[in-house]
Amino acid sequence: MAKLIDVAKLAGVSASTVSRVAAGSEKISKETTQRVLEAMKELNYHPNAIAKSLANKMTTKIIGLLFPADSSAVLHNQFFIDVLVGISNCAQEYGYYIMNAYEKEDNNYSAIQKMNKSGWVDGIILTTVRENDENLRYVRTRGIAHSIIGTPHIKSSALWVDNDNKEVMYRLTQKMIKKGYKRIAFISGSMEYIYNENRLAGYRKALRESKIRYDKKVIKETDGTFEGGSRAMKGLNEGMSIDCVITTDDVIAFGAIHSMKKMGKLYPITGFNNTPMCEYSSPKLTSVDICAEQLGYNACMMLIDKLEKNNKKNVKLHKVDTVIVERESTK
Amino acid sequence: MAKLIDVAKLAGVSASTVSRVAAGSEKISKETTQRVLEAMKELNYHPNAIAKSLANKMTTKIIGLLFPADSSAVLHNQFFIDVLVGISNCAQEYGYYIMNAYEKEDNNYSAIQKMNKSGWVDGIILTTVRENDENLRYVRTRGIAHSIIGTPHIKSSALWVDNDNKEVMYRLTQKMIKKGYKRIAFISGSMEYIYNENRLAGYRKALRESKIRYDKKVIKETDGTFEGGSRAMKGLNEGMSIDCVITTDDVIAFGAIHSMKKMGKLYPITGFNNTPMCEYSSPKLTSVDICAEQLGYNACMMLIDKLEKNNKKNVKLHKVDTVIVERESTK
DNA sequence: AAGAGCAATGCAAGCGGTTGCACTAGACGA
DNA sequence: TCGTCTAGTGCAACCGCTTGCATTGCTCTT
Repeated sequence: MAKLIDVAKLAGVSASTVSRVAAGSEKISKETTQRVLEAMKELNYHPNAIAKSLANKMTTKIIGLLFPADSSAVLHNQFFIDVLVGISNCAQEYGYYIMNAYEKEDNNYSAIQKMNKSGWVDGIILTTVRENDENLRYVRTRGIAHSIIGTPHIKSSALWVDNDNKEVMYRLTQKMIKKGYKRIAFISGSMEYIYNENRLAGYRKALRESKIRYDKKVIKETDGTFEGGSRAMKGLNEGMSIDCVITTDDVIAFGAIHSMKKMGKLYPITGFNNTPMCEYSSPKLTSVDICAEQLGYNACMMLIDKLEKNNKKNVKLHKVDTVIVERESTK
Repeated sequence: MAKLIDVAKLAGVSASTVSRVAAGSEKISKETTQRVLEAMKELNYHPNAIAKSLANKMTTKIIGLLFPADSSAVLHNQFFIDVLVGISNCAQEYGYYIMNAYEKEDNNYSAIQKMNKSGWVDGIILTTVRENDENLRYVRTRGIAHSIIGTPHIKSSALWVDNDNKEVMYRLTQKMIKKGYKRIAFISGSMEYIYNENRLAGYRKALRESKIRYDKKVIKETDGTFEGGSRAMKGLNEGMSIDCVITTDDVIAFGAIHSMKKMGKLYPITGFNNTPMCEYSSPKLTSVDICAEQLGYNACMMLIDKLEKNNKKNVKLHKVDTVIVERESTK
C-alpha cells in the first residue's frame, strides 16, 4: 500500500504538501497540485483512514446500534427492521455508517461495553429501554453520545423518540365506538412493556368518554404470539358477549382471526404495527402504522445532530405520528 | 479521556509498562501489574482503538456487507434478512463487527468504493452477483478480501456460497409428479436472475425424466410480485388444463392463491423461500427452505477464515443444503 | 537598493499507542 | 569477591497523517 511519503517522493515534494493537496488546500500552487495528483494516481494512493483519524483526533463516523435481543429475534421482527431502514437511510444521507450489535440474554449489557471499548463508535442508538435499563445507565454515566427509541423512564436531557401509544389507541377505540360497537374486547401482549400499558390506557379513556363500562372479562393479556392471540380469542368466544376486538399486535390479531374462523364467527378486529401481512391476510387487517421507519430516522438524526453540533442546538423530535390504516377487517 | 501516559504517571511507571500490562504480558511483575491495573481503574482508562490499530498495523475487525439495493428494498426482503442474521451470528462468534452498505441504483458501485476507501473494513461480503458485476471486479482488481453469496460467473479463486437451485426444483417437481400430477404449471420471477433459470432447468429435468411433455403454455414469467403471481394464475385459469402449480417465490404463490380463491378452484401449489407467512396463510404453503441464514453464516466464516489465516487453508463450503417443507397446500 | 510583504513549501512535533533493544539490580555459581 | 545471568523496566523509534510555525525566494514600495 502506497503511503503519503511515497507520493511525496515521487512528486518531489514534502509529505506536508501531499497532505495539503489531499485535503484540498488552496495554498498549494497549481503545478505542484497537478504533480502530486498524478503521483497519487500512479501509485494508486488511498489515505489510511486510521492514521488520519488519529492525527485529526477525528471521529469514526460510525454509529453503534444496539438491539435488545439476538440477531435472529430482532431481525425477524418487523418493527426493528423498519427502524433499521430508517436509521440506515438517515446514516447514509449524512455519511455515517451503522454497526449493529445484539444483546444476548446471558451476558447483560456486555454488547454495549464491547462496542464502546472497541472505540469504533462515535455514538450509540438504543432501540428499547426498560425500567432501570443497564445500557442506558452505561452510556449515561460514561457520557457516551446516544439516542433512544422508546420513552426513557427518567427523561433528563436524553434524546429520544416514540409514538404516542395512548393517544392512538384512544382514537382507534373511539373509531370503533362510533361504528356502533359496544362490547369491545381487548387482547394485548405482555403488560411488562410500557407501550402496552399505554395502549390499554387509551382504550379505557375512549370507553370512559363514551360512558361504556370497562369490563375486565373482555381484556386478555397474552404473550404476544399467534398462539396467544388464538387462545385468547377462544376464551372470549366462550360465553362472552362481544361485538368487536382490538389487539395490540398484528400477530395476535392473526391468531385471533384464525380462532374466529374455526368458530365460524368473524368479529371486526384491529391489529397493531401494520405489518405487510395485513395486506395479504383474509380479511385484510385494519392496523396502526407506527411509522417505525420514521422513529429510526429521527433517532439517528438527533444523534448525528448532537455529534456534529456538539450539543449546541439539539434537535428534539420526541413524538412521531401514527396512522390508522383501515382495511376489510373493520368494514 | 485518560490515556496511557496518564495511567503511567499515576502508577509511577513508564508508558511501555502500562502498554504491556494492557496487553497481558507476563514479563511484568505482579506488584507492578497490580498498581497499573488500579491506576487504570481509577482513571477509567480505555485504550484508544484507533491509536492501537495504527501502532499495530492492525485490522479493524469490521466486515463490510454490501447489499444490492437500497435499505428499504433489502430489509423488506426475507432472504436478505436471513442472510444478515447468519452473518451477524458468525461475526459475533468470531469477534467481528458488521457494517452495512446499500447500493443505490443511480450511482453504480460507489457504495463499495466509499466503504473501501474509508479504510474501515477488513473485507467485504457481496450478497448478489450479476453477470459482469462491477462490484466484484472492483474488489478483485484491488485485491480486497471478499466472499460472495451467490454463484459468480467466473469462478476463479473466489470464496462463494450458494444453493443448488436446479437440484431442489428437480426434487420438488419430482415429488409432485409422484403424487400423480401431470399438468404442472410453473410461475417464475424474472429470468434475468440465474437462480430462476436454474430452477426452471430443474423443473424441466424432472419432467423429462418422467416423460412428461414440457409445455410452454403453462410456464409464466412474472415480475416476482403478488400481483404478478395473481395475474399469471388468472392467465393459467383461462382455458388451460392444469392440475398443480409450482412457483419460484412465496409471494408469487400467495398472489396465485388469491387468484385461485377468486376463481373458486384451488390447485395444489408450492412456493419458494419458506417465508414466515407460509405458516400463517390459508392454506399453509408448501415451500423450499433455502437456509439463507446458513448461506450468510458460511459466507462470513469463509471470509473471516481468509482474513485470519491469510489464505493459508481456505474453508470452501460452496453448496448449502435446501429443505422442502411440506404443508397444507400440497396435501 | 534594501526592507516589507506574501505566496508556496518544508520542518518537526504531535495524535496514542507498541516493541526491539538497552539497561539495572539482585541471585547465583565459582 | 567477582563475573554472569535473568527478570523487570525504560528509552526511543515508529505506525501514517496533520498542522503551526519557520523558511525561502519573489515582487513591490519607498
